[in-house]
Amino acid sequence: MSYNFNEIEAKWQKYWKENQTFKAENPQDKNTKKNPFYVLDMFPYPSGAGLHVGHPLGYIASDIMARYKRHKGFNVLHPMGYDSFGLPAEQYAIQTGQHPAITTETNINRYREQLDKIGFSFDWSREIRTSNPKYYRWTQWIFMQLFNSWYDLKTDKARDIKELIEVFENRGNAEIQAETDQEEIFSAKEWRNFSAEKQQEILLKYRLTYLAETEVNWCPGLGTVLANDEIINGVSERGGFPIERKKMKQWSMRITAYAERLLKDLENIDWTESLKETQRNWIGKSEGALVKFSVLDSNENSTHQQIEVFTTRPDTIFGVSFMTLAPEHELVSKITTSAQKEKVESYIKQTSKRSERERMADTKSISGVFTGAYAEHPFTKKPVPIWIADYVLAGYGTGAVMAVPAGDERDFNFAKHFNIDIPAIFEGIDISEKAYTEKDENVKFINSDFLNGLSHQEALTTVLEKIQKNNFGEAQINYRLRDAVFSRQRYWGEPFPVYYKNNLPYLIPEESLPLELPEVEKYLPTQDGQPPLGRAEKWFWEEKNQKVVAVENPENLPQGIYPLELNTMPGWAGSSWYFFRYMETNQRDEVFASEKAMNYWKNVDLYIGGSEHATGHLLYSRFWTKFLYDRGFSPVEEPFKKLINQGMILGESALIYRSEENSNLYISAGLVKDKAVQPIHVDISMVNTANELDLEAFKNWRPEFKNAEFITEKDGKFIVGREVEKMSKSKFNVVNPDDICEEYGADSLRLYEMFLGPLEQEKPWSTAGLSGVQSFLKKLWRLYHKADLSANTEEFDVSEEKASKESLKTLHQTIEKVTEDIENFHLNTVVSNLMICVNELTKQKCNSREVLEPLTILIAPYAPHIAEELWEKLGHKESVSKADYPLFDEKFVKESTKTYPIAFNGKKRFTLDLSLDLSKEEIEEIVMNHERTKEQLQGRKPKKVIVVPNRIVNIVG
RNA sequence: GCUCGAGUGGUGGAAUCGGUAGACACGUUGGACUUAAAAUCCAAUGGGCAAUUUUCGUCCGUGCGGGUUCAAGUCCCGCCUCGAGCACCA
Repeated sequence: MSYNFNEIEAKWQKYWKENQTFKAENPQDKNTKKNPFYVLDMFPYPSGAGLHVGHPLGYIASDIMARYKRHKGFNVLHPMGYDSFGLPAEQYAIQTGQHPAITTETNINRYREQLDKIGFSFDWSREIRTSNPKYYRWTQWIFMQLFNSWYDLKTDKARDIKELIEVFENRGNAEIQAETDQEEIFSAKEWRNFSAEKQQEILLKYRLTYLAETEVNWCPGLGTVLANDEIINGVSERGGFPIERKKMKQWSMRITAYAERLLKDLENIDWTESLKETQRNWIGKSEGALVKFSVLDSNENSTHQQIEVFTTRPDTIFGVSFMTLAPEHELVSKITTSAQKEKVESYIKQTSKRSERERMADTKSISGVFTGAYAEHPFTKKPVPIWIADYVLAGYGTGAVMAVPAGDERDFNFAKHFNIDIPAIFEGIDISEKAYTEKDENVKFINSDFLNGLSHQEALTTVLEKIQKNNFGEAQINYRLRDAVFSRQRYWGEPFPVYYKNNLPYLIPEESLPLELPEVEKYLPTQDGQPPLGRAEKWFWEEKNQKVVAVENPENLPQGIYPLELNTMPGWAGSSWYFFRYMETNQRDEVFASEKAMNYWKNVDLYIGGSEHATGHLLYSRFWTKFLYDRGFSPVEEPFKKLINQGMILGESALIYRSEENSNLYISAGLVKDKAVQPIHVDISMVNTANELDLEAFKNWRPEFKNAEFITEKDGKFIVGREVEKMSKSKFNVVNPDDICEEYGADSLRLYEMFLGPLEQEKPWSTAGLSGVQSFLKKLWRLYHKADLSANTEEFDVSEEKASKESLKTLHQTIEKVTEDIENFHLNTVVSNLMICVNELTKQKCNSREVLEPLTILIAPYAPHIAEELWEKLGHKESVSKADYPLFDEKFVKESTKTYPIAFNGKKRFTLDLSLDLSKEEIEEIVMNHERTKEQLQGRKPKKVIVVPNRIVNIVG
């Protein structure tokens, strides 16, 4: 019997399933003494296309870590689930009328089948699906907690809203420092006299999730609102539809309250620098000052308005020669003089028509209008003209800037364009051509009153002091991060546990969770533009009996029955906390994850997934975890201790070249040269590893190729061109893991995907390279078997005799290297070292159990099926995954010799074989007494001798 | 424009503490076995020169130009190219 991977893999996948081999132990059930290790993959959205070979890359890496840690004696939590709410299932439902739940179920089953074939060690007893009511009841529950919380800036954490109400009742809101939109101050007495509705309105401004009329990114193509991270270059990430700004009443998450903590805590987690940088950019902290400018009252307007500006360079305040407001700024209409009114209004109209995208694309042209109004410079008291211009964004800072043409490029260009003053404020800097934006400490200020002669840092401190002392403003920190819009006009998402009474939102009671998605007859928005849930008949709340009821005529609601929220939650709701749910083994309804389990598992030790979630899922998860921590529901403040982004596996497309002169003529790649041709993608399954196209298969592929003619190479072969690009159906370059498992085996696939290169890196898939890892597995198999040539079979043949010292050395060196590489996450070099080991043992004709048993364990994380089979043949009753990882034996490794290069002044002259056992001094002695050394030195004395252990002896003379 | 990565044979990539490049694999070439093929095994494989009087010859080589060091793919300075993130953010 030779290495029959198909049979072996099916056998062990069945065994693992039946024996629940990879079930994690629970702290509450067993009081396990093992240390916990939590390895997690980003759970997939089960799309209809199924998996291609790129998808399992991260799963293979995490599976290797999970299996390795099990050998190391850890209690490993390695779960898997599905992020099963989402747009594609809904769009399919709109087209076909099929319920998204059915599509989702089908896709999940397909995914599971594909995943099983690769032999992952997931604990499937903990599987979760975000679209399952048993799961999303807790997503709704977390929403409720957010609704019932406010952010206290004094203690810098989220607190129960009840505590806020208590303060309001006793002392009003004057002393409260909170993240809020509430500006007016009220006393305790006033609060108590407010109507219940008014109180609710005020509380909504403090809640961590709140309802607000906000300008949102409306995507007409998708019929929904999108969060900032779902927009790339002004179009929707999904589908590439244009985005419009639109005012809508939406749920928002007050993530801005956590901006500073999200930024600061990046220092404490083991993520890649680039990913941290992405999040830092996204949070976009900038330190500066808020400065107030009074608007000078003209005869017609005497309203004593103030304009607040945010600036990072208050030190340049004496260079201000004008101010600019965003066209949307609320003061614009109030301050514009009648003479300028017409111009200003037409400019506002013109800019509002331009879409976000146009505005972004067109950063070159300078436009703006003078309002006719002037503000007073806080220090010089001189009048400063106020302009409006669309280079100032309403959404950032205060939507107004103090323009310093000498120190800011845009202000400079604007001033040049409209012939506004450019006061010089930097000593010795020529500002006739461009602004000076650097912060050189050697450049002193001039024409700046009390800042004259100071450098940037000195001026900054001085001016901030003065601004605060004179009450002109205050130091302020601004973030680019916006509150996250949490409403989607969709069907296939979590319903909000919210109903509306007098247009104010109220939570349904916790006992009524889950609030399940109602049935609708169609998944499209309603005629009057309401979300799909507006079609549901049974979607009203009966307050008295606390239950969902159907209403026939929504126009005329009976007493005590209220409409439920029609929006659903966005895709990131369910994925922002799922890592906690896996900890709760029995998926009980009473708790989202038990305290004991959470305290035991803590946070995810290793999280693997794509970097495309950097500003979405990975930020929101951190936000929710911090919130849950604040409210005492989570023992940890960060969800993912270590995070690794796996790179994409690219496909290798095949291209054939069609002659432009004769559209039925195809030219082999080697003969194209400078002929006029058009490249066409062809299915890679018709091309062999030598890039040769199967002409018959091609002719039968599509009717239009039926009578194709070919110009072939001299040997009659037709060669295709190759290009490396993303795997996609339209490029016919998708490689299916099922096919690879069938042809080469799952173990080969696993080894190969790791061997391909560093996990984090983008790399092209090449099926040709698989033969290398497959022949490694065959060699491994042969190490344990004796071939019977006459019968053409192989017989298990492992000797009970002691292994040779040489073989033990090979083994222990390999253990050392492999262990170190796995610990440092160099999963690709592990494969190389295993290959070297097997090659050497083959040469040494080693078949001793003493060596082969530990070797089997070493290989098990990478190639679990063959390892199980060999482990069983070695006479073990239990799975190899229960075996202890072998320890490396220093003794054997030390005894081995090493070739030392002997160098003179850094130049290699000869080499010596020396034992690793020797000390530095001993090596030095041997080398100095060696003939060749004396020959080189010719009687001279060397200055020094450098012995680098295990590496080199360098004689400096 | 700012920020963060990366650049090594024909190819994927090793070298992760500065230690004397190219591990491992693919591909290619040659050989063994075979009637043949597949499979398997062995050998060669960065470039040049020298040479087959012998294997431990020699020079050049890690994007480019400098520097530090006995020693640089690795550290420092200045560029070039590619990728990613942010981007009219005041």
